[in-house]
Amino acid sequence: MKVVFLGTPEFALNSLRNLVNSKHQVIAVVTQPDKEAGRGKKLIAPAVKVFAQECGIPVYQFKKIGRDGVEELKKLKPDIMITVAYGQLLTKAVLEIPKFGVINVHGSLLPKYRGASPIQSAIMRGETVTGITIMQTDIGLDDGDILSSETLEILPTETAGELAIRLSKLGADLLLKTLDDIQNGNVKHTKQDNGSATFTTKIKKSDCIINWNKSAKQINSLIRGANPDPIASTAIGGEIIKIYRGEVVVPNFDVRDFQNGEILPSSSAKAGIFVKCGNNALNILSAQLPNGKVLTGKQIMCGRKLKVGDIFDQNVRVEE
RNA sequence: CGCGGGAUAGAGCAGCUCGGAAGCUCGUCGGGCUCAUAACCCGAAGGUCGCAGGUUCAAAUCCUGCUCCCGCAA
Repeated sequence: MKVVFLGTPEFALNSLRNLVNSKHQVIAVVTQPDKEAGRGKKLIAPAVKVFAQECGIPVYQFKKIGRDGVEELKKLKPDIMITVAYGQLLTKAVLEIPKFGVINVHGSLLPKYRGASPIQSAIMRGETVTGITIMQTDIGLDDGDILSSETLEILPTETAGELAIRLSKLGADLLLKTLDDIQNGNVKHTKQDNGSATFTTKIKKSDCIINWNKSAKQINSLIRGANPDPIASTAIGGEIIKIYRGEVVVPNFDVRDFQNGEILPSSSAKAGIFVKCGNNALNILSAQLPNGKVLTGKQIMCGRKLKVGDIFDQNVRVEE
């Protein structure tokens, strides 16, 4: 089939790569415009664009696809269009271009976790299972018919970034199978149960501020879901500290005299940083002080910027 | 020219404002204590203080240039 692929970040790469190596023909790639990034404010191209150019596939970067892209896409006469983390909503005019319509690879088991951050949100809410759903894109938000799906277990210490890599591979494989089914007319459309749908929005920094009154397990879920972006944060004396990785520990001494968010006396350069939470304690395995690199908890205790008895702020403000 | 921080022993930091013998925690090595230990005690090794100039009797510290690293913002 003649495929137009729409996708932007790393997550979409496996799917595109699978398509390029398949019997299907990727006639064009659509991705988000380059954006300013990095220290010098240089223009950075999306991962998908870089790969497409290496493969010699034409790349389109519409500012608004429904406004700028319709005529161009029509000329390509695609049989199907595939979106994987593209980043723009499609309009009816776009959806009607290909013969087989548009299908989307989504990083959750729909109808749960519709929207922008299915992977991060699933981890943050403590889920132990998620998956990939391939659906027929419709005008609504991730509410089209399910064409196929596959489940994947979330590992106990897994971060959103790590899970995304595994889901990306799973999605890429499922995509090819589903594409074959579509071509052979074997695909079955299943309506989503809108009643049990849940929604996610883009994760903001302010969603990732640690509330030390919560249980260590809940806090660690937040940390895992927020890694690698935007990273969970707390603060001390108004200085933001980013927590990359943690681990739930059960203190072996009476912890009632300490406040939530306090660095416990068992912390040391040899042992690490233990912080009292609403329930149990969190061992900070990896964190980043202002202007600093990401360090292990032990390294931070060596430098003595954090000390036993320090208490993390409960009210933290971050700029969005 | 978006804003800012930094480069000191293998790691993480202090010292720089107010020039005048290189320090802390961890690690490493040796010894001790212990049934034992990631615990504790004693000792040792390990640094052209990023590079190049300048000022000075004297520079990690002041001045100039360079290189590299990082944070924020997007």
